[in-house]
Amino acid sequence: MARGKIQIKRIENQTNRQVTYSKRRNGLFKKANELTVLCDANVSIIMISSTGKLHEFISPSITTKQLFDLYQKTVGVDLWNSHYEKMQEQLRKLKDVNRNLRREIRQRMGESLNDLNYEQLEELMENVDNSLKLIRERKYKVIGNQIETFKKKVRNVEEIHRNLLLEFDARQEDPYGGLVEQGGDYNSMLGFPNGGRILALHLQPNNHHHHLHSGGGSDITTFGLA
Amino acid sequence: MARGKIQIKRIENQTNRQVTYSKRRNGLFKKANELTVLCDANVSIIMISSTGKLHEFISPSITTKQLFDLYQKTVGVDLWNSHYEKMQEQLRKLKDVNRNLRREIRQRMGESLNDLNYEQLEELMENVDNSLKLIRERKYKVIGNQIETFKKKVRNVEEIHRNLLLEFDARQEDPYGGLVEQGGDYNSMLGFPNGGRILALHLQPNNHHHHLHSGGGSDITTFGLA
DNA sequence: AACTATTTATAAGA
DNA sequence: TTCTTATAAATAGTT
Repeated sequence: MARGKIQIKRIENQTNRQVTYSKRRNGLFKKANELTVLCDANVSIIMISSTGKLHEFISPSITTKQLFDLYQKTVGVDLWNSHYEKMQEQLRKLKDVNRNLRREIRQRMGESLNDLNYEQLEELMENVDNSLKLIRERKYKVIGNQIETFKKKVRNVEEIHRNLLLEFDARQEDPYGGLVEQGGDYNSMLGFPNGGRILALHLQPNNHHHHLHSGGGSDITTFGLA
Repeated sequence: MARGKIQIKRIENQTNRQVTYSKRRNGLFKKANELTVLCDANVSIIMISSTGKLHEFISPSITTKQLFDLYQKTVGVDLWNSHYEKMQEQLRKLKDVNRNLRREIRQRMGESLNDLNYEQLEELMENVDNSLKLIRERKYKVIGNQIETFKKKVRNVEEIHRNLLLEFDARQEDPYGGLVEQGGDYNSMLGFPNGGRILALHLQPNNHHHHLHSGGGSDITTFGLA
């Protein structure tokens, strides 16, 4: 439009293109502003340059959101609504699933049984009964494992004890050979959680006739091992 | 810009204003289009005139929604997002709750017990045991109710039977007095679902020594009542 | 970023 | 609305 007419087609020179973008953007925004004032209109311009930069013009008397809302209402169509409605549908479904899960749990807890007929009750009972067996099995397995671990630890502590005795014998000639630090706390060597209060165990491992009693009286099943 | 300079301020003459709006709108859109082509940019213009009419320009290579989405992403802020994000948050929470509910059910079914310690297993077991008792109780109550209902129906059918006999006696003189239609199907009078296959009941109600056997052999517990 | 020759937009009128 | 046209404004190419 000056110093020569140009063809309206993509400017290949990158620098040139950017300069023109900047100039014309200003021109456009200026025009938009004039239009806003002269004609009492609301205008929103959003531009994204080829380099991804975003520029915006919005008439001072309105916000972008307001204008977008108006746009939506006027054009009538979704835009985001499709997304939005999908989410709402998803939400509804999840709530439904949730409700059913809760009901299932309640029924498994023996509540809300009124709407179950005899067959359903029978099935539920069998199911819960089976579950109970599985849980009990698992419990026994866990306790078994704990006992195993415990036995190992006891064996370990015996080993340590034996070694200490041997070392003690070996150093009878040199009584101040740095043995004090080794006379530690057996409990911490055993690695008991809560200071050894897991279970009240009465153990008689191997044939050493050690008696180990755990601390504060546990209210949990007591096991005796021969 | 021609035939005299104008001040950039609201045009008071309504007609004039509309004309200018129309002219300048075209000018703006033309410029926007040129910018789109020359600079390989994306432009969206939305305008609402003082009379409420809406006009839109959008670069051909993009949709309004796409550009709005980009705008949102770039500007980063709310717009609709406040709503949108709340929903997303809600969705996330629901999914979480859901996952936990499923886990609870699985554990109540005796699965996924690996991450439970002994105390938790103990608690779960007691809980499931209690539930089992509740369900069993309910089952017995339901079966009791069914038996009660059944007894009542039997008494009812006896009553009907007695009445039929009485009526029969009363009409001995007139044997064709429309009695045929009444000699119906006892089962349907009893109102058995599935043709009387609820339960295999051996009833000896009162002292009439009737024997009622239900149809096709049920595979459910058999009750005998004295 | 500034300059300016030239093109383009457009105000006013028809 | 569209056309015309004198003139204001925008801007391409240059510095």
